[in-house]
Amino acid sequence: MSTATVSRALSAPDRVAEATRHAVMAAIERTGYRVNQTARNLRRQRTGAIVVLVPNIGNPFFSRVLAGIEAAASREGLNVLIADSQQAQARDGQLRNYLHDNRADGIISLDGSLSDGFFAAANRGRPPVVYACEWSPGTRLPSIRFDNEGGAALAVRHLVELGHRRIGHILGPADNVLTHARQAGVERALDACGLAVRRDWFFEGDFSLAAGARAAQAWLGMAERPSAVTASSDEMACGFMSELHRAGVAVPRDVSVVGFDDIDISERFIPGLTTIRQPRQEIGGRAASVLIGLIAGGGQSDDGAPASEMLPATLVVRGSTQPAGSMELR
Amino acid sequence: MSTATVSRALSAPDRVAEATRHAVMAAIERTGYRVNQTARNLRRQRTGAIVVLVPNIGNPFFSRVLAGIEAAASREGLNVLIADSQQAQARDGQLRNYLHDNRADGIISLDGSLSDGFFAAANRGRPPVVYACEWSPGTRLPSIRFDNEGGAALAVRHLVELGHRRIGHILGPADNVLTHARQAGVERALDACGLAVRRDWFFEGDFSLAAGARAAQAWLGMAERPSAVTASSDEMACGFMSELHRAGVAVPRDVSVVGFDDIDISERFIPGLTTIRQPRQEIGGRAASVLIGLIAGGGQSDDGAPASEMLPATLVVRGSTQPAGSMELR
DNA sequence: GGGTTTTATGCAATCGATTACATTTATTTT
DNA sequence: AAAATAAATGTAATCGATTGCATAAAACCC
Repeated sequence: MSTATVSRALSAPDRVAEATRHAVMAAIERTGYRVNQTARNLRRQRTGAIVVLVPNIGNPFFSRVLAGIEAAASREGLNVLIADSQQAQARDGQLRNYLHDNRADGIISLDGSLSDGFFAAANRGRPPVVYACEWSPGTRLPSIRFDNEGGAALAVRHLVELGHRRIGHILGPADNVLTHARQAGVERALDACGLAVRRDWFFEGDFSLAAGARAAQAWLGMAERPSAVTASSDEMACGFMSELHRAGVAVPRDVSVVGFDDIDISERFIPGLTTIRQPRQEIGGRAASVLIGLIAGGGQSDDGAPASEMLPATLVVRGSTQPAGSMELR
Repeated sequence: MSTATVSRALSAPDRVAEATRHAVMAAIERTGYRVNQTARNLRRQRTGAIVVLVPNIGNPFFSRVLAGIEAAASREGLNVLIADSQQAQARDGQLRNYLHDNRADGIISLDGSLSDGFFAAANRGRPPVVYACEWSPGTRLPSIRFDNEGGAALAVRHLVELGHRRIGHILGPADNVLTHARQAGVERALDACGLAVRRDWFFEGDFSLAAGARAAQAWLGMAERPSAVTASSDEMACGFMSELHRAGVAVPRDVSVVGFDDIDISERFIPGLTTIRQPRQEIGGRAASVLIGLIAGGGQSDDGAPASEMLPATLVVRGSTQPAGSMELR
């Protein structure tokens, strides 16, 4: 029996006689044969893998997104390769190694600081690239986004409805696209509610617990304090509340706090954190699905338009927000 | 110029004349040539990748371990493939696909429920396997472990030194090797301190926040309550404290709590969580290093003994523990 | 039963690199 | 300068599967 027949018995069972097929299967069973993926991939001109560029693998925010990607990819028999985009970029051009189409059949970038142009330089559309969570401003590549602006606006409106009129915001890292979107949402909502945008109530941050704690210190040092604060991430919101607690300031009695993301701990923080829920696993899953479509479709998005999606924001109300004190209500 | 010369210019620069080498490099620069990894791997009989079997990718505990693995692996030019061992196992034999040596040059299992025998059946020592964090009881494969028993004992001794004599423990999942090690550590330390091991003070759990909350409910319902509780994970400790807070019970005033892991939030929880620090990134890094050694060494551990390691436990004291009340001190 | 169509199998090229061996070219030695 | 040695390059086989084309075998038709 020739190797060709074996190959067909495996990848096109109906192009082979039933008896032969059974013989092949029996032999495979007996010898423990497994197809050599490397050889198959070489011949088929694909790699059977997608690479996920993660700004920082250690950041637990991404693990849920990754789980969604992995689930969708493995359903299609695709391997998931992870690469730390910040680290790889630091080590001279190591990141470029991942972008070429002999490494992966597709790329999901969770890192918005990697631009369109960066990918284009390395790959001219092959392999296809999809952004998830983050994206590069003005990109023409498909992206799966969360409604960051709408989410931030929801947070502000919730506080306004509780009677708050002095509302602050803890920003994410300055160069991050999510930071800008969420800040824009906050400003738009403040504006829509007829409240002034007070620059001194925008605290610098970087999504981390420590940044939230620093914002708390800034808040404590203020003569005129916001009565409510929205944070651009749950981690910062928790860091903020934690540091305030150490200073004897109680949330929500003395200040209301809204987070962003709805990470696992938020429900169980003390107090429970009111926040904007981001379906991280779903974002990952959708990104993988879109990418798989692009891979199958030869990289052309069938209708010309990139298959981008925006997932809606929802507010989860917990214990960290309460109606503004009488001073606010005037 | 032949392809052989090009190949040598790249992988053995000193076997080629300097002029030719420069010509090759120039041509590469000009044409944007990249070696086809698939072809190289086929010829070299390797894959250039290691696979990490993660029980649950969405669990943020593992993301740090993964970061350590990725850093060490990418330093060696190895790709990191992630696979969800629970999911892959659920979908019939899909997990076996990852174990063969035409998929990966090595395997790191973070899943102790995958046994020696399971790996042996699929691979007869090729590719090499290393356990990290978890391991299979009685395994002869190398493993990078944390001193779970010692850590749990540290936690208990800390409480005893504070004067606690009624000490409970929230268990991890029943079939988990870490659960057993930590439980053994608790029992050993109680014993060494002359305290009785009270089975009714061992709460069932599964490492999750929700399990901690359930343990809190159980604690609340007890006639005779432990004055201090050690949890087999920080998540459970946080869930425990959170649920107690909702019931109006204060930590550490009414009960002291010690966690296990030192995840990011522990420092900033309210109160800060006293816990056993586990250097997750380092565990991952060491596991990758050991695995890389095995890959290079042809799978033979040079001295016969598997290159296992155990990392020492350290106690981090924060606000969730305080001296026992006078009732305890008698 | 002979011719025609359909189905099943084999042959051999191919994917893109690596490498043992052969050959050519350069360098050293006497 | 010829011989001996060393260095550089080329030739061609190889890794293990896939697949276009050719051929053989079976099924069908009148």
